[in-house]
Amino acid sequence: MQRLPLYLRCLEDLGTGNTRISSDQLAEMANVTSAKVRKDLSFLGSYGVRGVGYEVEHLRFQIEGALGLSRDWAVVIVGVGNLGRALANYGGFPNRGFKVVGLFDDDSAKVGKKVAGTEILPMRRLNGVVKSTKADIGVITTPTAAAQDVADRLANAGIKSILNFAPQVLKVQEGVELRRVDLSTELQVLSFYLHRAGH
Amino acid sequence: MQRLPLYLRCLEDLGTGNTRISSDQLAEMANVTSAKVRKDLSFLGSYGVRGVGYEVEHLRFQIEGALGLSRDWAVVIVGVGNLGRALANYGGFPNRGFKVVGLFDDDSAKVGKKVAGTEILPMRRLNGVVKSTKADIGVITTPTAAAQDVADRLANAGIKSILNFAPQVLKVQEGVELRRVDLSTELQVLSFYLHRAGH
DNA sequence: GCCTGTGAAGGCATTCACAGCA
DNA sequence: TGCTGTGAATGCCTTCACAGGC
Repeated sequence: MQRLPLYLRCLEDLGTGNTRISSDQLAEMANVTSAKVRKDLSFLGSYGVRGVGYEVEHLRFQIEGALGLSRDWAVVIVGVGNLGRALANYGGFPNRGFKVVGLFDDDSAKVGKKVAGTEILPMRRLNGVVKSTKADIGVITTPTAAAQDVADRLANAGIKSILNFAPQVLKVQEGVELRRVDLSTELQVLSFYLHRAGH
Repeated sequence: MQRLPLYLRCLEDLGTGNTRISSDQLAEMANVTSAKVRKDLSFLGSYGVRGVGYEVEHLRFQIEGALGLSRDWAVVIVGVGNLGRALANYGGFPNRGFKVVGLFDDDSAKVGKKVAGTEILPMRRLNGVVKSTKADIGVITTPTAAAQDVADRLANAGIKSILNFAPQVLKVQEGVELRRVDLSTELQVLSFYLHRAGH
């Protein structure tokens, strides 16, 4: 399942040139094996045609459906530092079904300013905005020390999915989906391979 | 192995209070099972004491050794947008063995400016800086369109590890380790779970 | 008694290989 | 002939359970 977004990106990169694609071609683009592609796609149902391949548009539609991208998701971002700004400005979100409906930061120098057309609000407005916009996903881009408190507040406001960029392992109540992106971790994994390769 | 950085972070968060830790405690902190912790740590050698637990400092030292963090790694960042700035300013790097030795961007409005004490250089300087600093890791935070070209240039300059934040699947020659962090992918995975949970 | 280290069992993901259909 | 769909085989990771030391 983790690979469906990858396939989706490859299909998007394909442009309007090709109307069909084989598992071999898609595997080559995604840097995986063709057997993997076929197994993965067969979970969505049998949309390929033997001897021919997959219809690009139809496949995109099916993957988007499986990922729940056929509707829009409302996203709030907490912490408007460089990383928060990068996410708010990220062009990839709007046309992939993610809409930033709230930006929050308790730095009074930031409150009231706009980023990517959205006004930065103080944290006390979080609960209200989450409820009125029915926000689905919360993104944490605060400093480490604030992250757990923010996670609690998001959960209390009714958010069911949290993406955490702060370098801190968070606890959330059951029923709240939590993902973590840790920049240090990524570099440490690279370090491991470099080390192992003898560099 | 992917979990070693996680354990390391937990140990760091522990502060100076505890000198020993059990697999149960560490599992609780890291949100994994204690059997996993023990299996993972036993790969490093048998550093635990039955009936007691693991010595925190010693364990940190061993994990750092396994991850290759006992030396410093030199990092260059290409693309100084919000994300590039966020990484350059990221406080977690210096004290974890990662040193930013170069910032590159071809935007003439940025070249010559400093971020976190490092001057932004034009792309034509990349090759020279990578070689003179013996840089190990390249981070790509450019727009999508430039990413593949940057990856090629990094590889040609001798970089053996690339961390790619651009939403683009890259091709690199064999022997170059490539990791990818895709913000859209992360949100799409959350979308999948929300969708599946019936939201 | 407590907690690690680790065989054994179980489950999940990947790969193989080929039947089946256009 | 070409490429998908899929059982079967393989390998890997996780979990269980407990023997072994402190």
